[in-house]
Amino acid sequence: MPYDPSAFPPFAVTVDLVVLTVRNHALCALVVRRGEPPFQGRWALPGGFVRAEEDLEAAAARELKEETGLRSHEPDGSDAGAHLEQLATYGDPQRDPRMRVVSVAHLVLAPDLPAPTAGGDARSARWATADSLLGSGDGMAREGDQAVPLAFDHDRILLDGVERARSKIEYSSLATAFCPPEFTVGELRRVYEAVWGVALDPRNFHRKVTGTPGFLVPTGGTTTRQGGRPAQLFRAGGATLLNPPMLRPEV
Amino acid sequence: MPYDPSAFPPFAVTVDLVVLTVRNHALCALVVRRGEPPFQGRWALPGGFVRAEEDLEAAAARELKEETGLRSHEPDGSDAGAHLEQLATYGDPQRDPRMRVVSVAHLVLAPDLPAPTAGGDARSARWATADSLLGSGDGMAREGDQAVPLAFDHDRILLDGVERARSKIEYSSLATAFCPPEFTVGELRRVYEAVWGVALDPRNFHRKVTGTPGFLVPTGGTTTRQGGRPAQLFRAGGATLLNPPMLRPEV
DNA sequence: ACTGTTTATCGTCAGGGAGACGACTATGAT
DNA sequence: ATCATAGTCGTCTCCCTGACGATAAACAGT
Repeated sequence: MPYDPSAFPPFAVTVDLVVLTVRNHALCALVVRRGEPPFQGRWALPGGFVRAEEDLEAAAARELKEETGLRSHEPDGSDAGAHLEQLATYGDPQRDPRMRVVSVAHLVLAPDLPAPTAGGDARSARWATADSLLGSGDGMAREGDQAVPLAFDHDRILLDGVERARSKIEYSSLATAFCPPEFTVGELRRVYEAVWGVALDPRNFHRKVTGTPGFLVPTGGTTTRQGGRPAQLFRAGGATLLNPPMLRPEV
Repeated sequence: MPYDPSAFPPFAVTVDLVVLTVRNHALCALVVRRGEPPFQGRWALPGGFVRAEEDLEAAAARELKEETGLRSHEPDGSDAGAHLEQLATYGDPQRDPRMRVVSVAHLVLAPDLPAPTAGGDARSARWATADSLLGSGDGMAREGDQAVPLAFDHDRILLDGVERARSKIEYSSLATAFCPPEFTVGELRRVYEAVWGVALDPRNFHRKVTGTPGFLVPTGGTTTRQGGRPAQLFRAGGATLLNPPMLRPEV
């Protein structure tokens, strides 16, 4: 079946964003309220059409900036900005009732932001805990502030994004993407604890991260912003892969 | 930027397949020769348009069957058939000189096949070693039977697929997808050795795979098809994740 | 100033897994 | 019979991890 540019089914291509951060010791995702049908009034992942001459990653970065004001930092070394990577593509013929839409979902990991919707457009946007959006993962009905599923297949996309984040911080230094440019070992540990939903031993965690070459580089400064004894400040080192990986406690 | 079904850029959506197998102790990929421009006469990954009412995975499974006669086995438990999973999506505006094409690449892992093009259509198709297609990965010019890059951005797609396979057999039982339904520990070890391009200690490998619960289940039979002492035959167990993972030797 | 609380950081110890190899077994080929 | 080829079982050591004690340095309250 060779390419035939004169006869192909018409598709719309969009990008959807799973924007994750850690707030109040909980993994949170950015959701926006839909202003028009279908799914009017329901919460959904931010996203939009890919433009005619726009790369997929560029479209994701543009939507991210439009919705949150966040800059994504390309892997060219610039530090400020959020981590952005392609997640997966969703193309069920029925996923949008109006037309055939293929959505290339992207995953964004960002440090905690002061303003939930800084730089966003007119639509209401907010952070919601992943647990509340995903119904706590135990099949129970959702509780609290979020009672209904997300629009379209965004529940599935969010779940895939959360799973990707949970597994990827095991073997990469990606957890630092949730931290400010300078952070303490304890702050990094709280990121792991929030994303995995478990408690980690502070002493073993400290040994592990400071003993992995290239993971953390000390900046020389200290901080007491978490209370207690002053803690050393670190920046993310050059290493992207963690070998051996950080082990996620079972059950 | 809410959905606007009345005004969206027109896209074509295709699926491309990275079909990998292990032949002669080497990782091989399926390539087909293009019969028409652009890139006429060049080798490319198999693939084609997604139909108007067709799911992405269904399109990948259909193309796979058209090109190789292989059935992909859905995760519904049926055993025969190749493993199929979504790989990534490629949408550079310039990746196809004729029009805007977004391609959802899929990764297929198959046991060694008797006929390279069984069930394929009229186009010529063949297996080529990943090394020859990717230029040995050391920046050297390609040698042997394959001297030119693949069409479009298929070099990049193939590289991503090979990387996915190499990393995924570390922490999953996916290497069994390269094996026939019944296989020996030594055959499984040769899969790892071919995919990773390293030599593994037979004794430690044997201890590792037979000691991981749920990875292998003995069928009771034995075989001498590899020569030497008869080896126990196994089937893939129910476990999909390997914990702890199989460690890839460094360097 | 003293005490309790909180967080950070260093140390110790036991158990498990992996790498390095030795040894033995069971086939087919010469 | 002998050799070559694979497969399988053991052993030993090292390193990493989990469990957990102990110390250090800040702040809050009295």
